[in-house]
Amino acid sequence: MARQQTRSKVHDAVLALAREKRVGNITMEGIAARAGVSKQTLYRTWSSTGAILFDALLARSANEDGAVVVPDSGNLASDLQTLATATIAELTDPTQEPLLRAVTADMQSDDALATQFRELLLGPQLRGIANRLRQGNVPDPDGTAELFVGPIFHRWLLRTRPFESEWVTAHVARIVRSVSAHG
Amino acid sequence: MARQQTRSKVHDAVLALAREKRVGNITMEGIAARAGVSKQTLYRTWSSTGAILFDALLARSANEDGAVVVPDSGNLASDLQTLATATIAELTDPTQEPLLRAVTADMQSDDALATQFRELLLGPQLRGIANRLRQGNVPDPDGTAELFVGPIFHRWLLRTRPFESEWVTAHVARIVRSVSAHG
DNA sequence: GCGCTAACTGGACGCACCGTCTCGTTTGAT
DNA sequence: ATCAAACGAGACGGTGCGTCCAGTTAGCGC
Repeated sequence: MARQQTRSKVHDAVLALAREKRVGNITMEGIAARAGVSKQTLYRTWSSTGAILFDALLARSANEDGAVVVPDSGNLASDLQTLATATIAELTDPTQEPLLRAVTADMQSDDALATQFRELLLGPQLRGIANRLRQGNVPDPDGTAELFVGPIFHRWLLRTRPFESEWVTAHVARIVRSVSAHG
Repeated sequence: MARQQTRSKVHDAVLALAREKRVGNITMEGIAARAGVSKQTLYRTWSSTGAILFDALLARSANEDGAVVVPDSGNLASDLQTLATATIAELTDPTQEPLLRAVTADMQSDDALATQFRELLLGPQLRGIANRLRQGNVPDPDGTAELFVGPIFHRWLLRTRPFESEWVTAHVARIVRSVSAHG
């Protein structure tokens, strides 16, 4: 496989490119030129620009803990509020947002990429939230985790509305209300 | 603008292409050839393949009522169940799914397309659901509509899991429970 | 240190599409 | 019949694709 130094050069290049131009027109040739690497080297390890972007994203969330940690203070409402705010901050972070959008776009037509994204990033996130809920004795933790995360991603992916802070508060309140209602 | 006959030829061509090949490699030149139309004609009316796909999708949902109608039988639970099933059927319909995925993918980097999609398809859908909820005296109809739709799209867009029928039932139950809980 | 293998650079290849342009033709309303 | 708008056909330079080749480093075993 690729040497570590090569990997880093490619990651740096792709992150730099993502910052300065539309992600849509990031190309293999562009990355190769920017990283000072031959196209051959890129194709040896990655099959598409989407794969490179994802790899860069993954390396980033592995090194500096870019991954959102689920808080557990005992207070469910304030923990969910913190979590929602942190998630939204990550989704709208100027350096991450274009990468995440590009990868989710590629996912729509690339099954392998979709599987990786699901298993390495989304799955752990959902399981982390579900575990926090389970620890708080919330019934149906998996379903509730989806209920919590779903509307946030709906807004982000379909770009229906920006994240007003009042909406975030109301959303958290809805989740809390739904779990405290036990018929 | 384009004549109606031209529009139809282009729509037919793009739908045919979407059926037989990966949506990702639908091209302007391919559409032009298939529709028996010059590239000039395409560029005169549409700016990208994404725009053409969206236009075809819109025409489709305008003609034959492909649009999901919000049911109103008086029974909230069964109406939501019907609505969820219909929405999922539309999202996973073999002829629509690739188109929808292609458009949502393009949306991620095309603001104009995102705006159109939001205002012409997603907005009306959300408003329709919210109105049904409002009519049923559900408090916070807008928020609840997002709570209902969010997790469905989350599964579909991020392809976390298929739509098991038990999940749909459970999801509807969660929504119903959340609205009947008034603190 | 020597040598072998895997990873690399640099560049060339044919090909598909891009987006724009020109020119001549058809269409349909007045 | 007239005339402008919409159209078909096809050529243009340009860009990125994915693959191939030949020659060059880098690192690990002995």
